[in-house]
Amino acid sequence: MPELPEVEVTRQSFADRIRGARVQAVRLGKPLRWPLGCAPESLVAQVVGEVTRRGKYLWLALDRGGLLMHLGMSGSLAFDARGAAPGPHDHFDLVTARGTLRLTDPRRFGAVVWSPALDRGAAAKLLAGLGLEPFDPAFDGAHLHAALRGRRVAIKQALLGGAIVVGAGNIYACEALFEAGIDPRTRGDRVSLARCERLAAAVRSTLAQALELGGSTLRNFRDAHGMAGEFQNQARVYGREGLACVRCDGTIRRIVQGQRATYFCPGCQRR
DNA sequence: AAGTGGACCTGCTAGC
DNA sequence: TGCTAGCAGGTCCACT
Repeated sequence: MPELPEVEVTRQSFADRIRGARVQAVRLGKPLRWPLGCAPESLVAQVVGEVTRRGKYLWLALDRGGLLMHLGMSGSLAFDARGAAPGPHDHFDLVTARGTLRLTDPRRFGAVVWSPALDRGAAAKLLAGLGLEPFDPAFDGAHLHAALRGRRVAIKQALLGGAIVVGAGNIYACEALFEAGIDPRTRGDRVSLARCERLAAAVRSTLAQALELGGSTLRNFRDAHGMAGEFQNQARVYGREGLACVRCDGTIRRIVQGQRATYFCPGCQRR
């Protein structure tokens, strides 16, 4: 579900409000992707520090370590002053004096994992191998081009993989490739430097625009204030199979790559 | 090493 | 109306 914009919008919606709050209780629902990795009671009395993001992961700093959180495909976080009774899909509550941070995740691909530090233990393991942040100045056409050397996988899958650049999931990878005019089936090592430059710029501009619009709300994404995003109304290829291309009036196609749907315009996206 | 496919889990929708 | 197959924003892991 949530790609970088949704995760970042979520982070921004509660980071300032939760900072400095002391943990009073922890409540667990059904198991998530991984076990918490510590006794829930050990979090009590710790004070929440900064909330930061790396790729699609959020790091909630605490006194003696922190929680690495991921929203998976269907997760969302809410931070409410008064926590309502948990529903069947509410699987993690961090109760503080300022309110309760609650992870709701029907499919339970999400995770909340304790780690002694961002660069140690479970967090280090999960974050190892992540590519550059898309807004890191080091992420440019040259970096992308170099990282694609020897990579025979389709450019769409290379983007989704997250080992080169993080943050673009299925929606934004499709949108960025459309923006850059590149056929998603193109082999990674066949994308020229010039086109890598266009693509790097497209990844950044697509994610930046989604961020401004509060992310995408396909099913039920909400930030921690309960606000929906608007980007889905701006999508030019994602979910538009059979509709006319906004640029060339051709027909948007849907194909499957790596068991994921890819949407593109055969007219304006070239190999 | 890189590429591929399966796995995790639930809810919704299109189609019969 | 009711059932079923297929699909969904992610990413880890085992295997070739």
